[in-house]
Amino acid sequence: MNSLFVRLSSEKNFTASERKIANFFLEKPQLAIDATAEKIGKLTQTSSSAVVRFAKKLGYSGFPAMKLDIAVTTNSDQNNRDLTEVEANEPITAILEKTSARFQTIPDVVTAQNETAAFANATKLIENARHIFVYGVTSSSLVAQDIQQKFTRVGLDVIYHTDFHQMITTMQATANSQDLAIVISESGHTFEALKFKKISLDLGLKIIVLTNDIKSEISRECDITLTTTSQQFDKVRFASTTGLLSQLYVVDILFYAYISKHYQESQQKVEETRARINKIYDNHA
Amino acid sequence: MNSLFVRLSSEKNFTASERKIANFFLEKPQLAIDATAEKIGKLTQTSSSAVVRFAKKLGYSGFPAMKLDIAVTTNSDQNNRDLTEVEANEPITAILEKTSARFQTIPDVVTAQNETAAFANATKLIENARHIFVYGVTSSSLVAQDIQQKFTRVGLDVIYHTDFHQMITTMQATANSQDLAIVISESGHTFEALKFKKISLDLGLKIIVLTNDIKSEISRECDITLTTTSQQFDKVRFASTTGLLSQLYVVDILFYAYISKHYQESQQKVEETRARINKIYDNHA
DNA sequence: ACATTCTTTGAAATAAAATTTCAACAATAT
DNA sequence: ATATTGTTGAAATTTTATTTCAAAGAATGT
Repeated sequence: MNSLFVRLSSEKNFTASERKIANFFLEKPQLAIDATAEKIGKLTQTSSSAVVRFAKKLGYSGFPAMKLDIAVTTNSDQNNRDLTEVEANEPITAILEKTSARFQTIPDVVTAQNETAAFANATKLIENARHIFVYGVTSSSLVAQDIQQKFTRVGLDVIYHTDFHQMITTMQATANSQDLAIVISESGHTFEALKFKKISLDLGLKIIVLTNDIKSEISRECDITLTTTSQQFDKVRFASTTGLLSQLYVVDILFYAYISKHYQESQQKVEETRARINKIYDNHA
Repeated sequence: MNSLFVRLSSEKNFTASERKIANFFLEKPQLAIDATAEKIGKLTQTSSSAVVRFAKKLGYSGFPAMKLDIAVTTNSDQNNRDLTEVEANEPITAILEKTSARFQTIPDVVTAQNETAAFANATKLIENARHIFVYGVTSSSLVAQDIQQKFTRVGLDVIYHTDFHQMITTMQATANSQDLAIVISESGHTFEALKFKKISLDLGLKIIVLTNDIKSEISRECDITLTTTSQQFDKVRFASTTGLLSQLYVVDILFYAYISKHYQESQQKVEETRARINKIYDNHA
């Protein structure tokens, strides 16, 4: 709490009307912010003069200055946002606000749920891997593809196939203990994800798991588990969109962490591939 | 919500005097906080009227309300975050902070760059479409898949093929003017995206475009353009991750907007498909 | 090219809010 | 009891915000 509110509640040298006004600010700061001095005078059974005098007594240049300070103090907590799920027939503005609030919570939740070291360790596994096999279904398939796209672009050897049989076949034929598997499963009990993990274990690969539930079967016997959406969001009635986004957020972290440690090479690779793409299409645009 | 400053810097529909005032707020927010409308009018070579009009245009009840918001935003830590790109050899804590900061800016940027009505109109096109054809390559392909997964799950008829030839073939054979095309292209000049749009135009489909650059060729002759990452982020040396995430954010908005208008049916469809999936795998887990 | 309509703009007028003044009243000291 | 000092809100004043409006400029149609 900021010094203003401390003063308001503990100051003893207030007159009767000053006390009334102080209490009003303490109890209804939100209301005070968009009220005029006169309105506050009425609401506190005092007067606009009393309100202005009070602001000056506290050392402000005037009443508006005090209001500004109250606004800053009470609103500095961004946490008063509406994190409820979208309901039926909401106006588009409400949709925007709710979706934004949910989206912006993701990094905080992810950071809160994982040890910082887990990201550093995962990055080590990535940079030491000969090949990286990555797999997930439905929305987790998008995450797998994102991993493939990003890390391939900076020169790593990332293998992903939509077709599960092909994925398994490729692994069985080419993977060994120098390789890394990244399993993505929101629920933690997707059939294919569990099988993929089992094969990775059998073949002796290092394993990173991305899942919502750290206690789920998928995390067992794995090297690193990175958890994504928090439990509180699991009850959503619809396709959880925070799940996908928080997984992609984790991928971003790993990607930037890798890039930061391999800056020059990564940048060069990206430029080379970009140039190649541009060249191919130059005659057809 | 620190969207104010993002809006001030990225909004393109400002008139000359509005731009002057916006710049003043961006450059000297601290000074603006204890200046009157008239003083700001003088300092920006405009007038008090212009300042008040500007505040109202941004949606505030008046100039004092805007000043209040500026004070709150300026003094919150949310605004003092480091939005620079990740550099070589940064500690993992810095990576986390930068990635988080970047991620949390996305909704503000997207909101600032698009009219609210555009989302509402796009939603209308989606709900009125017989079929929805969606296409994008590389990271935009992930967005296309996300659209397909989400909207298919609530019962809409969404067509996407990775293989461009197959995509085109399917469209040519089955699409007509009752259908909708959603084109995703960060750059706005991807070869396949442009061709996809051309075919959609030829066949008389409605068209929604998701792109970074509203002025790019891809937006021309389309019904709705939704812009994603702002220009200021385009200079990243590596695979832009904000591009993908902000596109997915836009998809989220459209999805929730659709769901909100079709609440019962959507919920039912989601439950039905979830039950079906569970049933299939029950014996194999 | 020209007329017409729509926008943008700041000066001036008006409204609203903040601040000061001041007389009434209350508490305290003498 | 009575001067002294402090507190108070109504009313007057000042400051600030807001609206109105006419002029200038841009965009659009003919």
